[in-house]
Amino acid sequence: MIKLNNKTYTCPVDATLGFIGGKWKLLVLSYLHQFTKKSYTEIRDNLPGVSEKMLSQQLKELERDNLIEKNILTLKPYRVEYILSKDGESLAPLVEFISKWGVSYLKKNGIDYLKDQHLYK
Amino acid sequence: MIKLNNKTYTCPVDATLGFIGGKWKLLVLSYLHQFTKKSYTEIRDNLPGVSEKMLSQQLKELERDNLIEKNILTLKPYRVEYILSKDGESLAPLVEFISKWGVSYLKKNGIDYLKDQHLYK
DNA sequence: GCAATAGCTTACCAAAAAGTAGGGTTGAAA
DNA sequence: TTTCAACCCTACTTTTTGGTAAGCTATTGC
Repeated sequence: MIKLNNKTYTCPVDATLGFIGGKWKLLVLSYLHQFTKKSYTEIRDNLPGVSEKMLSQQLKELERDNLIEKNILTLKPYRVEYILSKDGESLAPLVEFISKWGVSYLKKNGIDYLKDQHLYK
Repeated sequence: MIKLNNKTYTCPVDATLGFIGGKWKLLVLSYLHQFTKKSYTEIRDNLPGVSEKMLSQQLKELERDNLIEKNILTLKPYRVEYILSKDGESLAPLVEFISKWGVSYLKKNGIDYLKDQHLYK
């Protein structure tokens, strides 16, 4: 068993899953991968069904694990932006693969996501 | 929202996660990716901490989703082998990426998995 | 002045995922 | 003939995860 930060993993795959598992994490990473920098509200509105609680939780964990960074733009009206960190960017091939694999899988099942994307909003 | 098999997904990434999410699935796929064909017991013994319940559940789902195949070798003494299906094999780049990313991440944290692999059994 | 928007947090509750413990068949080995 | 190993399944409980709803600060727009 591999021990890291009070958690145990059976192998490197298991360890990686510890960071990118979680219902919304890859979706957030994917979104930031596409659009570079986004505010809290933009991320929220792009993830249909996410609750405020879940979102801020996941954002915090992603930040803690150094996959994203949070820039505080202004304090007086409190405004922020989230961007991928270097480690987060290193996951780009993963995010892209998962997305493409999904598109391909959906296509096999009669759903042309790229073409009909506007329908799935 | 994308609808498929009575489940809804927000995007292709979400859909993919529906198949490879779950605590043990990528670990099973990773193991089969490394060793091509394996029996139930071999898989079980390679996943420290997995319960029989979890294992058979995940194997069933992977089979249902056409990511692995189960060959019944003999019936009288009931013996089987599990192998990756074509769709399962198409996930190879994913599995490898996740593994390498994990190794690299661990290394940054002072754990040389490849070198010390024998210690983590 | 009052509502609305951004950006959260917290308490509480429900649902889903995972763990525990046991059972059960078949057949080969001791 | 007792035991062991492969290959599971099922009922029950616990843990984890996720959802709901409310609240809080601060600023901008009407």
